[in-house]
Amino acid sequence: MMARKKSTQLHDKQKRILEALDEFQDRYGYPPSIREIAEFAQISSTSMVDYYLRRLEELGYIERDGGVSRGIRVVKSLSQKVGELFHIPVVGYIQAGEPINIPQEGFYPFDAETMVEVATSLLPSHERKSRLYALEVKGDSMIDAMVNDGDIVILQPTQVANNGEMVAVWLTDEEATTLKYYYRENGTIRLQPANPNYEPIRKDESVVQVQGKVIMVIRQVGGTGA
Amino acid sequence: MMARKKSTQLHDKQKRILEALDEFQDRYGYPPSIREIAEFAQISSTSMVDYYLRRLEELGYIERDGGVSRGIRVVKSLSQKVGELFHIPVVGYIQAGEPINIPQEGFYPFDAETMVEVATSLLPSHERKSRLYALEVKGDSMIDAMVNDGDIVILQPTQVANNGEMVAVWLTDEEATTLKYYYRENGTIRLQPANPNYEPIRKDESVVQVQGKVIMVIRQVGGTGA
DNA sequence: CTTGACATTGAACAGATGTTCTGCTATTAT
DNA sequence: ATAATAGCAGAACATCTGTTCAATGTCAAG
Repeated sequence: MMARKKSTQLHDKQKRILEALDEFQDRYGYPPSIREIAEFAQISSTSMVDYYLRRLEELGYIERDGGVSRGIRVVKSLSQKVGELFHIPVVGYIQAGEPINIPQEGFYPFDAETMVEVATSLLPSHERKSRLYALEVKGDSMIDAMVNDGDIVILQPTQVANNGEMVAVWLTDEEATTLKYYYRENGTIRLQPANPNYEPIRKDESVVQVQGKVIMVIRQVGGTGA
Repeated sequence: MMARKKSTQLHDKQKRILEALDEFQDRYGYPPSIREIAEFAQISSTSMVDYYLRRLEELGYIERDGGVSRGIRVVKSLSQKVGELFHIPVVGYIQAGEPINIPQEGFYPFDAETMVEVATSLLPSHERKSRLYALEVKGDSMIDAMVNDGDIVILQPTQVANNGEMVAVWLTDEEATTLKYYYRENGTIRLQPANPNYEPIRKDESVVQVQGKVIMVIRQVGGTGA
């Protein structure tokens, strides 16, 4: 029993209203009034705006506080507002001669100074980000992984790695931590440096302990170097 | 000829109003009305709120749009909001054999896909961030700068560099782009690779064109490598 | 004490604003 | 064709809301 297609001008006007809400809020710092929406979205009567606002509220795009001027919140923004930040604790250092030391799994000091803020848009969306942690690289030992002194490495804790993933491993025979690409090849593990000028090393799987998967490397260039 | 200390209840009320503005905006998604501020900040008359709002506007804490309901913007927030993001356009690629090509200075396509989001806390605060741009590294040619294929390099455009800064330079004699630490040494330029296993190169300053200063390098490790 | 600037109150007014109602038009199912 | 429903316009109304004003209180300096 529907009359007109629900997607001719309707969708268009809804979209225009949502854009108006976004843009007005952005420009003035507060939501528009009904009449201002009408002007922005080129809708000629206030009742029409109200009409579509009700619809948008039903669809879950916005929330309204009845009777309150400019009482509109955009819940589901049209322009997917890129801008989520994620705080990752820098829990320590990573260097060749020492195993990775993750203090107090899941409970870190919440200082701003020991946090790295990373935009969620740069993180793999499918991962559960809650347990990520970061390490600061100390020394030149990770140089064959193209990772330098002072770089920040963001890791996802895991004991198992898939082929082709960059992992932080602890080699029990050498008592050393290193960053390498991981390849399991019939019984042995091939650890491939990121820098193609370096040769891969092969280890028996019994001496390779995967500490975590490298998600990202951040290098802040201060101005001192070499 | 001043009467009362300007910092007894005044400061307190101003602070309460600013807090009310912040909290209300946070809770409802739009600024409070005068009367709602009065309630939040425990001020008993609307004229008092207006009185202090004028003062706060003079002091540059807020901006008001006269005659507009809820027409208040908080400019200088009391609680410094940690979590600012900065959008940097990825304007192209950087590779050995081609000069850096910055299209349309200051006017980039505003696609979300060609943007890198970086937390302002990771950027040097003193820089004017407005003109930063990012390039994606193509090929292995930057490997002696510890920069790999696929890495994102964030640059600040400049023609002059200081000693010790990592810069992107165009070498006119070789027709090549490269990333190196920059040192001016009595007439010649020493370009020092970030990787200490590589040797520095020396060039006459006439063939070295500084394209930009490297601010940050971001490597997103997808899972494929080597 | 007097003065003057700041602080405060309460009320009133004008305009902004959300809401509703009536009526009209266009489109589509039957 | 005809009815039903969605889309639309304009006006009217009640209330929300910013603004102003007159009166009073408070406090410190002269």
